Amino acid sequence: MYSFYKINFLSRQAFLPLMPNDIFQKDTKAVAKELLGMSLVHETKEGKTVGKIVETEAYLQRDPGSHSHKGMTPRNAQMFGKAGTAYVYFIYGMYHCFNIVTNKEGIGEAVLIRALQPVNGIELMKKRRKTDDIRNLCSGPGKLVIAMGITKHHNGADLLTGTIRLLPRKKNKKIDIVTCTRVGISIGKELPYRFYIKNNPFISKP
DNA sequence: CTCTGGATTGAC
DNA sequence: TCAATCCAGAGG
Repeated sequence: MYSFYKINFLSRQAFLPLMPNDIFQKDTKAVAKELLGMSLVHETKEGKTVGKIVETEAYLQRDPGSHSHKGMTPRNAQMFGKAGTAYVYFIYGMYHCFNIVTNKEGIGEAVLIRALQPVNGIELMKKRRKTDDIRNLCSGPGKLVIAMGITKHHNGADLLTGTIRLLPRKKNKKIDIVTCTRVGISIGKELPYRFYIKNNPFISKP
């Protein structure tokens, strides 16, 4: 009886309206911090995977490190789209990165999701990632995209209505946030736009 | 058309 | 430290 209730509650949770749909239409650095502790959910034919967001980076307008910095191009167009949609791009010839578009339409800002703490569907994540090391499943932007079954076809997907969703974190639970510089970029690397949950062992690098 | 380098990862 | 692997974007 208890387990039925629990399963029912968890499955219902994924379909609840998560938050007002203007939650992402504001200061991107603030959104990057608010996303920490929220869960990313993806339902596929293979099964459902859930991970808690533990590391993010903000990419802003007039930010030399951002794809959108020099204006709209075919590749970065989604960054200028509706807040709360996915911006997925291909990088280094073999990986994809998953971002959440933020701020008002036409601005060109987004939050890169850099690491998740695996919560549900861990066996499926292991299968997709071809490793059994739980700390290695989602500890990097390219890794979590594979573990969650995200592809380039999710570029533009609406996270409030699609198969990829977000769950709010427990409101009363306080999170210790570390702010530092971004990873893997050469221009704009001095800007403190990377955020992660302090002491969390699932981030991409300390 | 050619050339360059990247919001990465994993092997050496 | 470096190769894998490919395409967007810039320049001719």
